[in-house]
Amino acid sequence: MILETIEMLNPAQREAVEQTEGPILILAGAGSGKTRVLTTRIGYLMKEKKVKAENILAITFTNKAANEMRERVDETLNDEDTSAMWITTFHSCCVRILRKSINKIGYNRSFVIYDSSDQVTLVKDCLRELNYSEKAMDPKYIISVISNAKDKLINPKQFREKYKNDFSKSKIADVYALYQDRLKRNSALDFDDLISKTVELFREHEDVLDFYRNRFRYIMVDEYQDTSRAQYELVRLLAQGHQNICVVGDDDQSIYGWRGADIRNILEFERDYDDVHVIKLEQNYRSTQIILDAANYLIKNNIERKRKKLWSEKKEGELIKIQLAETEVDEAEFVANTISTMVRTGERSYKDFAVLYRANAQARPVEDALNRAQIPYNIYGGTKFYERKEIKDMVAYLRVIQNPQDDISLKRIINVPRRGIGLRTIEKIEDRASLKEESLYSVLIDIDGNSDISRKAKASINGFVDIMSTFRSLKQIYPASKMIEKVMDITGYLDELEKDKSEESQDRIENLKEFISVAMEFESKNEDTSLEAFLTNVALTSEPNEEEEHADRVSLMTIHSAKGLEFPVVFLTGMEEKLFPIARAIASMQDTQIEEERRLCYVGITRAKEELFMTMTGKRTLYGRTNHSVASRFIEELPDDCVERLNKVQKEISYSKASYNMLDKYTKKYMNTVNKAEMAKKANATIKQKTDIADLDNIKLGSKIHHPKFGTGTVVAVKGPDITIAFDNQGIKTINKEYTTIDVIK
DNA sequence: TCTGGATCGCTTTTT
DNA sequence: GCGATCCAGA
Repeated sequence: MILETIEMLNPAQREAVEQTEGPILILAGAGSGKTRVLTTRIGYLMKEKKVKAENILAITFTNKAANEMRERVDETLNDEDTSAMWITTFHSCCVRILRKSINKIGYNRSFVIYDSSDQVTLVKDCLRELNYSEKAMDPKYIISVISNAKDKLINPKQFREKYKNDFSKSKIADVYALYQDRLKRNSALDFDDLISKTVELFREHEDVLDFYRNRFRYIMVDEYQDTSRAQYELVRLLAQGHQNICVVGDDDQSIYGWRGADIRNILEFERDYDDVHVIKLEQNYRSTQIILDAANYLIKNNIERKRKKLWSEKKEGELIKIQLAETEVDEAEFVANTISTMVRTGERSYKDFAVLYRANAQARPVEDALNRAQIPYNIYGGTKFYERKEIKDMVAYLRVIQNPQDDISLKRIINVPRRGIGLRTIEKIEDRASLKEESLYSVLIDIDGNSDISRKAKASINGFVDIMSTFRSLKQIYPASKMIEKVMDITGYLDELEKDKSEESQDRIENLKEFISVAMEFESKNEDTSLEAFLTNVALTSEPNEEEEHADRVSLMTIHSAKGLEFPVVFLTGMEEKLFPIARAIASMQDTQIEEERRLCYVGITRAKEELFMTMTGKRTLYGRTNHSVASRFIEELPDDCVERLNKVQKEISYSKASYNMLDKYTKKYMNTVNKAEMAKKANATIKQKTDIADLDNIKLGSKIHHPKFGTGTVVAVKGPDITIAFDNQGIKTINKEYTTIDVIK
């Protein structure tokens, strides 16, 4: 069975499956069948190499990917028990490890997990405690700095040391230290902690690390280009020793740099491990050759990448169609009309189409047009189930029941529904708690001994403590679903919603019912049905169950969320400078940011199997302002023979200058904050990095060359088919000789 | 404690 | 253009 499956693979895929020992880097281009390779590899390990399920660890980024992989592994290994195999996300993997041993680094094993809004609340509390004003220090910014530090495994102490000469960063260091302290006191971890605390645990307790090293003899990491430094280190620690580490990724699809993904992890894998096998999966099973040509041609404009060239056995296919519309309304109408026509003629059904955009704000006019044309659609993004107020309230109750030390959750629900415990009272409780270095809940328990709180407030507090302790004893006998019901009932939360006949309240009741059934489903599917397990599941999930995937509807989503998906027909909308690439990336004047935008465009293009439309407007109203549009540089970067311009899309050649002049006040202001020194450093780093020199044909180091687009320049590095050239006027670029004709100047 | 008007700010998002 | 958030005042 498994050998037959392997027979069907192409040589590169096959090598990736059969090379089971030692470090392997699989560079898997878009649509090259990497999930298939990974699942077959796991099957091969078990069937042919007789590796036990429990010795295999497969890590993904999303629950969706993990579930999908588990399903497909079970399909491949229909008669084997794979339950001991860990196929999980980074975060679940770490939670599992931490729940077992985090007490060794001084945390409570029944910690709760804080999401981003809990982080905001906690940082605001910290700011207040430090007497720093929220105005001067934006909590969201502080969180991003802290999160960044954690991704790089920089703890508060190291952070303070690192920025001791930087005034504003020193202030953030204070917040970071307090924040971390408060998390610990609340028995809480944030998402970043899940990773960094696991690394800390491994570093400080060799016995724990040894245990897992021994257990996970074969490690596979999917979407390796999205790993952060902390995740990288985690994997490195586990793989050290046996070195059976297989990472799969595509540097060209790295689009999460802004949330800590460090592209160096993939670019430097070969340096970090010894005797790395590099396997490139370049055969694409998804798209037509035209689409792949366009994608290849576009992405070669990026300097920092591993060379790959996708090819397909599929025929050439349809040209990429570019449409210029007058406004975003016309653009949306064009999309709707095209879909309508193709469905009417029976060529396509609705589910064959995806409308992709750079920013969620672009969805509105598309929705309107689809509604007018009565086209069914699904829109992805927007408020998540677990972010809804009523759900967060319930979760907060459950958390406090589970872990009374959780001050953040306690404050959320202490007066919800209203029970006469106002801000003043809470402040007094907080003061007392911080004085005694105790949790809020322990102050509440003996509130009677507190002199400066009114009798009325004390009565309310005692009432609250009473119901909470009732819940805590009910927890012993009831599963989570029943607990939610009890909380809704006993606290009067449901009553209050039912009294209010507004549509909003009715929706909330519906959502709470949904939440109960989510809990029931969880209980029927899992062995561990404890409240703690349920809360962990909730924290690590954004949507409870993805249904309706097979409905015949058009999909609307950002390009980011389309990653990993494919559609017969794709519309890439808003192909305009300042929208795509987004204004901030242009304004930053940093190549890395434009390159990430370009990769995003690459991801968008490679979602299409058969037909690709790109649309842009002449003028666009966004965020209440109307601006003239300039064609995206990414349109200009496509090869002419892959493209058909449906109407007169003007060829804007001087896009960079034009768009710079058109930058609005907001962008220019942002631009001023860009650190010039950093840019210079970046330029130097690029030169230094390319020192691997090979003498190839007549182009060598120091050669003067002429490029049709970028003019004259000097070769500063040669690596395989790539040559890096310092152009006289266009800066440094790496170019693949296979794509461009370059003249050598004597 | 609640309210309504002013003000802000605005890319992407999973865990 | 629009929603979230803030803050003054009842």
